[in-house]
Amino acid sequence: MDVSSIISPLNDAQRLAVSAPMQAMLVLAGAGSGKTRVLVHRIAWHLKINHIAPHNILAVTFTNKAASEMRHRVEELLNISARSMWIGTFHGLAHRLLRQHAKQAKLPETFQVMDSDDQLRIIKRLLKSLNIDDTKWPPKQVQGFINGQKEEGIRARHMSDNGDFYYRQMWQVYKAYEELCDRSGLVDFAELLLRAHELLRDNEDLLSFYRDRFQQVHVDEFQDTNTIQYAWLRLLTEGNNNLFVVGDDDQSIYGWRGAKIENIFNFQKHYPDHQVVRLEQNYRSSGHILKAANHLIAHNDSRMGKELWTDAGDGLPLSLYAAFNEQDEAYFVVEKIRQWVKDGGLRSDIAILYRSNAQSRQFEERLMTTATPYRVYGGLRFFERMEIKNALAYLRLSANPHDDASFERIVNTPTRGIGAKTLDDMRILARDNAVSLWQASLTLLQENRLPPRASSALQAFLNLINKLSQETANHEALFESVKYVIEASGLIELYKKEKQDKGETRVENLEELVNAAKLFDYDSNNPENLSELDLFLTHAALEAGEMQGDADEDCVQLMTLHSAKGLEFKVVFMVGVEEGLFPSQQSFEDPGRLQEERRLCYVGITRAMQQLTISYAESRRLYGKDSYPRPSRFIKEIPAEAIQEIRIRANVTRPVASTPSYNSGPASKSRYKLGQAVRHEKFGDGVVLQTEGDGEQERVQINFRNAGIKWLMLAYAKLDLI
DNA sequence: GACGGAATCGTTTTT
DNA sequence: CGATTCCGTC
Repeated sequence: MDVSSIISPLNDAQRLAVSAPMQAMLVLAGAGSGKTRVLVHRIAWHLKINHIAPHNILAVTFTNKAASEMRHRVEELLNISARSMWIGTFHGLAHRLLRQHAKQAKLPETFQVMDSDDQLRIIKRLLKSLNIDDTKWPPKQVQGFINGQKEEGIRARHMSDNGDFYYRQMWQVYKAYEELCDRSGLVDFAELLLRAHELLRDNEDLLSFYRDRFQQVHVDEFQDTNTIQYAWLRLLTEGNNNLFVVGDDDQSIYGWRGAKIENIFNFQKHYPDHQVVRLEQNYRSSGHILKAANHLIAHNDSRMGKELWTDAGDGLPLSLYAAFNEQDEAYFVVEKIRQWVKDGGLRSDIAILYRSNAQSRQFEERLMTTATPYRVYGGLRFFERMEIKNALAYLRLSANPHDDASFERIVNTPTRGIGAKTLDDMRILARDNAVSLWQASLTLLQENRLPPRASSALQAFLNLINKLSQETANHEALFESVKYVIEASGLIELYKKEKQDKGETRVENLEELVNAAKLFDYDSNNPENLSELDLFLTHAALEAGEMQGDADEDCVQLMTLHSAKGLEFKVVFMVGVEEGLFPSQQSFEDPGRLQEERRLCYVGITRAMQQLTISYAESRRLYGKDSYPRPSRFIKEIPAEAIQEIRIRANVTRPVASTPSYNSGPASKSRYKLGQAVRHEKFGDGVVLQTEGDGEQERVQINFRNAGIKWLMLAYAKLDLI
């Protein structure tokens, strides 16, 4: 094959990173600088130039999407199959290790992965059984505590009694939680990472096997790694100096969930023989946008330092719109969108980015009334829906009856006469004897300790699960089992009688689950040798599926700034850029968090390719009361010469009603539309604020960047659209 | 166990 | 303000 295709499409910095000698590498990849390309080409380089076999390559990402993109791009570039390469998410790879070495990891062969929802349920129930007041000990907080400890590599047995009541109580729950998970054969997300780390740490032969095997280790989005993830990477690469990480400290926005930006700095200490490469040439955004981004982020300290540049020219300046209130803001944004579409633009090239999900509503309403198709990111994913989780719980219980989380979930769903009293009896027995709920139920039935009605109901439930268990064991096709479950469990019936749309979609989703099982391509040669059912259940836990992915209709994209990371759009609206919202109120006290907000703003700015509009409202109704926020400090941190202000109400003070009082409605047929950038012979560049009159009498008000706000008669003024 | 009224509480999200 | 959850009643 032609080796030059690996190197020739790269710029100098990318080439430097890709062709560097085999050593520890830190690639600081700015937004839009081609970081995935560097990773893909670096892998290709190893395969073709350094003659490393595919199965000696490890590449780690955070999301399944990133992992599959990387795999596909390697395959495409080299026209090979990347199957034997270990490319996956931290969790996916950890899971794989644990399956292959379940025994050494001290896990049952059939352990199952639970998602955060399952985990929370387990914790709630645990608090109850320990008689802990869950108003004083909110389950969410307990969950955060446990995951936090695990992320730091701390087991309950490592913790000591430091006298703090809060800490001690949490410790007790953590301990009980560990026991419950072990008993049920359940592993949460943080546990996957922690246990994979312990597996390698405590098994010398395994560790040296994998150290030899993974000759080159690659990591994407390194700034998002947490303590245990980095520790795991270090274990694997210690002494080999073969860790290649790509990241951007300026895009670290997940500190609040355990990501340690310090890992980038520590990397430099831990791998003294490393090389740093900066990717600063940006292929995404215009010059004005990059200028804004660079200036903004320069207000942060303790950066690795980086400045984005482009040779593509300045492009349009940013627009800044000061809205009266949140409705006006939505009105303005949607008008601009309609203009873009009217001028032949695609809706899917447009994104509205906001700090918090609640902000989407105003925009949705406005988009709805103007019949503009849109898509909101961030809802529940397929495998997270209640009805799907219920159906999966039946399958999980049939695979492993000691799975207490699943047992709890469906023992009385749909209701089958197993009430609170029976459940309590089971829970107490299970707790006191340290057995699963399934085992406890068997005991209760055998010893005849239940009233007849409850007894027969419980027996019927156990029979159902047993029947299901047989079905799946009989090598019937997976989808047959799923079909059987949703019928025999009564779930279909339950949702059929649920009122209106809700129930209907639930039934449809259940049918879709059967379909998903049918389409699931089971590889019986899977390295872990899992049954089709186990593999499917793991798939469901580790890959919750796309957001409501239907309709590839041309849609405006609405999402939070966080979920926009990694994406790009020709036209971006960054809305609600106000003190208290963005940066959020909660970040005010802590400079560290404030800097993370700034990085989030940096991420937002760098999503835009051609046009970036920033808006804020001078009045916003929040939590039922009016607030009058000041524009975000971030706006002042963007150089004025890169921003064009669109100030509609040059001579209007306060709005009387919520209805916008300016003249920019659909009635205006003028080609001088609100926000249109224009150039005047004498006054220079400016932007249209409003228009009035027709034909000979048509006047436009323009805010010139240098000459200020002017009214011009179109019949006389020499204006060009730009 | 289903329904409805009251109380509560408000970032960001992937695995 | 509005979504979610909790609690009490039938």
